[in-house]
Amino acid sequence: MSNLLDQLDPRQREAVTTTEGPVLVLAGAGSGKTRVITYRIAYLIEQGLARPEEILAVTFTNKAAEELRQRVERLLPGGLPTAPMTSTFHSFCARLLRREAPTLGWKRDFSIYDTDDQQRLVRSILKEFGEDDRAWVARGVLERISRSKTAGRSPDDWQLSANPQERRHAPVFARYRQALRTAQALDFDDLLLEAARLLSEYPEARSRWQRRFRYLLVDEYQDTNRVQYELVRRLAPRPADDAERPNVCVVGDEDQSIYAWRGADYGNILRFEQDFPGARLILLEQNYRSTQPILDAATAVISHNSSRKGKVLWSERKEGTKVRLYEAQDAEQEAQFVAEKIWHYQRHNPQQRIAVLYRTNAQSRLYEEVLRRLEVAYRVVGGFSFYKRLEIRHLLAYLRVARNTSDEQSLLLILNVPPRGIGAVTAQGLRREARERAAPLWEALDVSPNEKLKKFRALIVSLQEELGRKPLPEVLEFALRETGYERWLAEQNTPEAEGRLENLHELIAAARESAERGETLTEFLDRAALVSDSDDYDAAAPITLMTLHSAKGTEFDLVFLVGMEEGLFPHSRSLDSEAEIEEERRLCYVGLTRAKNDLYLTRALARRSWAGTEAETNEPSRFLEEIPEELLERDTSERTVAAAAPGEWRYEPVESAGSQARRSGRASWPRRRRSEDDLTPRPPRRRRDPDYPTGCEVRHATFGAGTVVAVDGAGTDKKIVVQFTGYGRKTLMEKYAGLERV
DNA sequence: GAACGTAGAGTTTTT
DNA sequence: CTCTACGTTC
Repeated sequence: MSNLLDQLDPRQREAVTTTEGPVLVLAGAGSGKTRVITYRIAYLIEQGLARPEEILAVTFTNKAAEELRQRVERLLPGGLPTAPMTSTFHSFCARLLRREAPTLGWKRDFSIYDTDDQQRLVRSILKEFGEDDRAWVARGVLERISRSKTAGRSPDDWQLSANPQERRHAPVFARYRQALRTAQALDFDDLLLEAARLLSEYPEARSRWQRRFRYLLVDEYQDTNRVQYELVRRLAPRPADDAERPNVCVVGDEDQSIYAWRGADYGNILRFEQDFPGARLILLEQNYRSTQPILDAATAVISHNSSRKGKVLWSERKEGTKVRLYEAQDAEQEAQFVAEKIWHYQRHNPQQRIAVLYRTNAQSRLYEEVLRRLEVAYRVVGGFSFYKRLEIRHLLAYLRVARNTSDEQSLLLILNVPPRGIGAVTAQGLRREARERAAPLWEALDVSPNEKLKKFRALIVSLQEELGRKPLPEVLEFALRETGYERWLAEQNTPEAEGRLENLHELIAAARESAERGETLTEFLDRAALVSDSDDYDAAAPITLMTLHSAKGTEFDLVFLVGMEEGLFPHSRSLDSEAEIEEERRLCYVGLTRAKNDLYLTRALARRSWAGTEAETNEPSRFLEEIPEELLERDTSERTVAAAAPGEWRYEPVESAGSQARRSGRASWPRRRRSEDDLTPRPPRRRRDPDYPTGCEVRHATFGAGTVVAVDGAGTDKKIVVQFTGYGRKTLMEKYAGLERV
């Protein structure tokens, strides 16, 4: 071990060996943060300061947690006698609550509701209250609920709120909380909140958990929210001889804080030294990942942000190619360019790991199409995860109901899947019955004279019995068979149904692995509920497609950062405030600093939002303009593209970067001169908004002439209500309607 | 009640 | 374009 310490630079070594008291490690991108965390844990064990299970390390994803454990194990000559507790905040809280639930008044078998469950629930509540129950309304309500919960605000606060939306939806919020209680279900926020409540309201539980750990480590501390901060405070292990200086080490980088939108507060990291007096501050500023040109570009961009502690990263890798820029006519050409580059790079050096990073998941499709055409194998991270597939949710819902019969969302999800003659009318009747008896749905099932409902209940009971006597994979097979799901899919005889069946068998295989690791049903279901999109990142995959958010914590030899356009990145929904733009900028910084050797930035002049509508002339992302010209080099391959006949052009790689530089000169778009301190957000360019005052006459391509009745919203979301002659009243999105004033 | 059709509406990031 | 909601038919 001591010779392993030699592999660390002085700062890193300090971060590893400063074991006692609070430590704040501000770790710049690529500065060996993961290394510090793994070595620190190994060091604590090796020095006999703690047994592995006395160390709690909180990471951002389950994958990172698992990897951390493995890396520590590899560092120690004899391996690990026991496992350190490495997990995400959410998984840790779930585990804690499985033990402590009764203390807090929950069943030990509580369900965990993910975003999808929450959304279904909120929509049904909105419907019940006769409110607009469209998906995006529900999403908005949930966002506010989540923020309110972490901020400690209640439905009563909503009632008195200045925000009319909150006042209107206060009963929805109240009903939502009540519904979770009856269902014995906790959402993601509740996992954190209830764990925090346990640690604050039950001193004996707190000291039990505090004594359990001797050292606490938190990675990505800049992305913790208020409740997670509370948890850190409450869990921080306090040594008997120095209770004022708990052994808590947090690691993070304020420049990589990208989750403020979901309640994270990077003020947590900026305030750490006040929150934990006597904290040791360690700065890791040497970057071991990227070449200096890449680092310079990233530094140039991030320096436009105001609220930072201001680390200055440097690299010993002075040599390196400039950051390349490619401007395509449209999004298809952009994707084609990237795909062909990848093809060439990969042929030249198959060992290279390459990433395509984008702002929104929807962007992945084009890249997938082109890469598939070129027969390049790639991996997409996130997007639509395995556990979000409907068939998977269905089968898991059977298990969830069997384990927790109060779980009404899961029960309603499978009540008539596969179809067993329990339609909307019957389901509605069941719910009314339950409400009138003030009984849970499960009990209403029992007393119902409806044979179909009774049969359904018996099916669940038989599942419960199976769970009592058979291993998990066999129970899943039983469920798949006895519910009729398997037959139902088989009878459909379509490729889709076949795929679904395959997925279900994959789930059973996962259950088998889980069982082999000795996990219980609950552990299996919890993991299914808490997997994150980033969890399917595979560091060994040669080519990866993912969002910038998922890319945090990764690195690649070659990175393509695509869609560098105003309105897409920074995203149009993030232009309202300087704070949002700064977060987009940090996201850009994260993207740039993923690259080790080569970095391409691309943008498209035209991009369709969805088929059929005309494309816009996109302005380059402001982040491109923030990179000094001398660091950029324009890729000229599009000349080849432009010269070839449309539809049959081929991209010819340019041999040397030097020749490119000579030919390309400076970037081509007109650079608007802006002074350094001019931070006013520039809106993305848009067609000039014509005004549609109520009463004015308009013309629509399909509906013909009409009169404007009302206008709702503003900007890109502006909706216009028009009374058409012959077609009645229609609500149209202004940006797509193509209305004409007459 | 279920299967199938058509019309209408709408894309940020995710533990 | 693609997903959902709702109407029509059996």
